[in-house]
Amino acid sequence: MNFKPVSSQVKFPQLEEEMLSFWQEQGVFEKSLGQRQGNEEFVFYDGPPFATGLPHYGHLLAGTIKDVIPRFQTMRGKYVERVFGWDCHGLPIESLIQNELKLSGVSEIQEFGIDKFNEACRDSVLTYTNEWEQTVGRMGRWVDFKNGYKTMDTDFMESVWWVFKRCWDLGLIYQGYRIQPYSPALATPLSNFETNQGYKDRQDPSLTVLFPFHNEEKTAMIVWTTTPWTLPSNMAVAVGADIDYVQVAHEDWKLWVAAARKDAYFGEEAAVIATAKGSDLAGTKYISLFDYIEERKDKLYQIQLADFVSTEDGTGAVHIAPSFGEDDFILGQALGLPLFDPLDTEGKFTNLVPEWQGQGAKDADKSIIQHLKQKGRIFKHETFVHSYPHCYRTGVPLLYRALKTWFLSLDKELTNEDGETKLLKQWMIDNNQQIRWVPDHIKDGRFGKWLDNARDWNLSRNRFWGTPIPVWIAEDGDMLCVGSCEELEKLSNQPIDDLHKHIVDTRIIRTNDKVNYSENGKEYIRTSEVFDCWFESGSMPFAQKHYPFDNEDWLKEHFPADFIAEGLDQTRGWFYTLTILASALFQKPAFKNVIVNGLILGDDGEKMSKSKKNYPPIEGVLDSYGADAMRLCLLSSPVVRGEFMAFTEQSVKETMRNVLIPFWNSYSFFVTYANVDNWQPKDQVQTLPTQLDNPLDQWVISRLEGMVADVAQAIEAYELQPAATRFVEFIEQLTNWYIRRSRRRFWKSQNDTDKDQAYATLYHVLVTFTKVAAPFIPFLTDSVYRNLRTTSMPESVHLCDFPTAADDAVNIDLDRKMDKAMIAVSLGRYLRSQASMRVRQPLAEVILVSIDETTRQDLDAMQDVISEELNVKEVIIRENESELVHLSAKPNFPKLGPKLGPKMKLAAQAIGGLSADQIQQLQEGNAQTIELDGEPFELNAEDIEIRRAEKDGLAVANEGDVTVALDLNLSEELKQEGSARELVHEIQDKRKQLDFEVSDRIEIIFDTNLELKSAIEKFSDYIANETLANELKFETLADEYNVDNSTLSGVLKIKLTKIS
RNA sequence: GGGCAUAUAGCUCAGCUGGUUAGAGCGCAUCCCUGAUAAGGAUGAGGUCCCUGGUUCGAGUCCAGGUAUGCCCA
Repeated sequence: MNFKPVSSQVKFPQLEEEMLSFWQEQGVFEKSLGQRQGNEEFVFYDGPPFATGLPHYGHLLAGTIKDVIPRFQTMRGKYVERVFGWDCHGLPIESLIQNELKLSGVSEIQEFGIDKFNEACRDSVLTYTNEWEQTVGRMGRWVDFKNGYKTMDTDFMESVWWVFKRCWDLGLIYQGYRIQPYSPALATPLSNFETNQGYKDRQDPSLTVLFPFHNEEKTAMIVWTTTPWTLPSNMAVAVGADIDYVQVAHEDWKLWVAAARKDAYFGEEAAVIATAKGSDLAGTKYISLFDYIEERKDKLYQIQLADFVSTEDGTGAVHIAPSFGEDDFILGQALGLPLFDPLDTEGKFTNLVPEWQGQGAKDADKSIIQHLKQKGRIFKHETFVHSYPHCYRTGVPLLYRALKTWFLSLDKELTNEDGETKLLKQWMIDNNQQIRWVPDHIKDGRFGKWLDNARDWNLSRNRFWGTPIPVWIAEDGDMLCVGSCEELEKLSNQPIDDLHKHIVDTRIIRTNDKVNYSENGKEYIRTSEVFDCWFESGSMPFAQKHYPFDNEDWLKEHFPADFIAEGLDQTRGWFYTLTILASALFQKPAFKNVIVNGLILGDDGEKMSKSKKNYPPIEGVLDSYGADAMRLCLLSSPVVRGEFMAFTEQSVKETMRNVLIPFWNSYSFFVTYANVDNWQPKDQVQTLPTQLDNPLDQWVISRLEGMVADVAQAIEAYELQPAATRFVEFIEQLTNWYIRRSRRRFWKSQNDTDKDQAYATLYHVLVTFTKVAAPFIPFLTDSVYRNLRTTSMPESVHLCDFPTAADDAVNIDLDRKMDKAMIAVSLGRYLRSQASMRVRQPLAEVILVSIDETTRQDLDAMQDVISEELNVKEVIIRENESELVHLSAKPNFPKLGPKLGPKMKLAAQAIGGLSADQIQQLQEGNAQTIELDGEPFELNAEDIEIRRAEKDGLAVANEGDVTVALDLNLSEELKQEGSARELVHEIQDKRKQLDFEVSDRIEIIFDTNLELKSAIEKFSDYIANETLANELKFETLADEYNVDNSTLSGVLKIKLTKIS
């Protein structure tokens, strides 16, 4: 026995568990790394997931992609380090802890104690890591968890500080304002995520206000607002340059409004006195509502142009308060308007607006409206209901206001080591061009466009659990940026081993600047914000190795990465932040190749949702079908090139049935017979057979090598779907043609050269397939490989080299011949089924007709295959097809189209009308002339395509240039042979029922009529040979041995006895 | 509202630089096979290639406009 016997029944999940133990015990992953140590490296960066929840399908998908490419590159001889990373900081974990501790917002956290809060985050952020390791491991992903990084490690955070300080030194960091949603109740800005949670309908004032012009009596612009509390901060009114405005008489006023909005405000009948474009009105000064603002008075209270003005609602003129709206802010910046924010941290008016001092902004609305009414400045006062964000904790309406934050500027010039200077943004855009994106449209599409419109990065968050921004600020505004623990220790005179906010904030830096501060020097206090945690992820290439504090040389060889993979949603996340920081620090892209996977949806094409139960649980799928099936299912889907995928359990099952089971069946077939024949590979290392005489063997090897080449090429191009689906095609060819056609060669009793070559071929095919498919389905392939390998081969398929396609084994000629044979066989089978002629009944002859000489030669070469498959005694090949089929012609459009152009239609008609004789003439190389629009045109054979239709009343079938006719006449001898075959079938069936081994010898006793008896006697050798019978006897048998087979006439009883 | 993508058989997907009978697998129906059996083979039914226009001798494929869905941004 050479190979461990395998059952055709296989439990993949169980097999996978066994492989997991084997890998674990033998340290196969470590060995796969170890044996490539010192080789050229393939650099992979792992994007860190949040561990605040359990892994879902999206993670499994990304994880699988992150496994396949490194496995492939390892088999290609590269050293591929893969370490896992954990994203520990950020709002998801803070929200979780806030919920647990029932803390509402910033002030309650501060009361509770930032130290206790942060420690609570630290304690629970790694809650699910064990589950993650378990699931990632179960999926067969090889990744180093032990040496992984966490973004909350002091080493990691120190590197983040270093990255920031580099940016600082490059002059990229500045403080500025950005409009942010702000909760007055919590006295803090909210994140987008929090803001989106709090949308609900509310009733707000809908106020239309008069802005009277200075230069014209009783003339005013009307302006609509829903936030009266921002009116004290009004600085301008914006109109659209190309929008049409009209003036309408109203009471004793002449009022300007957008033409499109006139009817809504004044009715259709109101007369238009004057018209103007927005651009005509620009610069007009108006009388302000209030007089609180002292700065830049020269710039205030004018009509300005802005492109965001619309006429969909309101008046077509927009009230501008730069402190309280995104558009307002940007316009204000552009015009050089000041900021005027008269609200305190709780959103109450300060003494800048004495009338409403102490009142909350929204609370003051009514009183402000009242005040303006008295001044005669209200045109219309209504209320309306709209969806508006509220504080997700306290339910109070949010305010949008300009708040000071830290920015990273994209607008600074940077010079690379070659002396090239560009703006940072330009570096990012150019570096993006060096990246291979899969799918490629992301480069210039989604990501490219995002870069084109990128704005300065708002780095800071007013939160607690994150890396603190390492800037210390003195009372006079002087700033110090700290780039390392050591630096902070020196400056603060205190040791430090944890860089979290609650520790770092206690470090106060004192300098002895006697010039400015004669007594005690200056005191620097850390700015309160922490980093947007994307800054940490983006720093990962450096921070994962504590660069530059450790591993200073490491980076030279490991930046940029050769490969990363993440989901489509990371375009604005990791892909972006990696690109910014790599461009800022090194003016290079952070990665050279990236696979972007799409979103996995539920079976109904909707988002996966626990409540809808539109997806199967992960463990369930793994337990029923296994990780290989899941991996291959995901990899075969367009989801690996950024498209979405509706995930169904059915699709996993299908993958298993299309690839895994047929492959396993081939393997178990091989092992069964190889053990019967005691076959073993001739060569301990080289599996490719040197001499193959049977065209089937040559053919399957040709197809194998073709597949190897295709798969390798696809993976190298990072196109995993074509690679994964390529297996299906090959497995189909292997099982449904090669093995089916070769089965007899394995089970025949003579041990001849042909049999040996069949074994050698199938052995090579199986071993090679395990290697090619190993990165995709690592479990099954290793299990098969380990049974098939010789002791001189590596102990695991994952320690093997990826096969190099033996190009000279690809035999296009043979591929074509076999294709022709397959067509002939398929047509012959069709004819048999039309005539209800079962395949076991031998026929005298099949006639194959083709006018094409090459095709005839091809068919001739494949005679044996065809006659066996169709069960015919003789294959006759003929040239003259006209007696079997009608010939007609149609134009070869690709050929004629460019030549004829508009005359194509006429030509099509003329060619359609060619006679069979003319077509025949063309075939024989005689050009035919047709008339097009009165002009002659010479047609050649290649200008037409021939169509064939079977003539009625004949057992004839046609496809392309192959026509097949079957002789359905049965001689007595053929009938007898048919009966013999039928008997063999019955005996084989019985053998199986009796549970005989495939190699057991038997004795057969028949009890039957004369007719069958003579058939049995005539074909006794054949029957004995096929069924491994030593003896055929005729005796009277009891009824229990009755055989019921309608195709065999007469009484028949058969008894089988095993000969021991 | 903007950007990007997707839309082909009941389902999952192919379809190369435009070439005239649009393919595969699964499912379904009928039949066959049973020494690969959670298999296998044959045949069949099943299509407005999302819609509308355009370019072209010719459009599933190119262009414009729209619809639906998803993601990102506002």
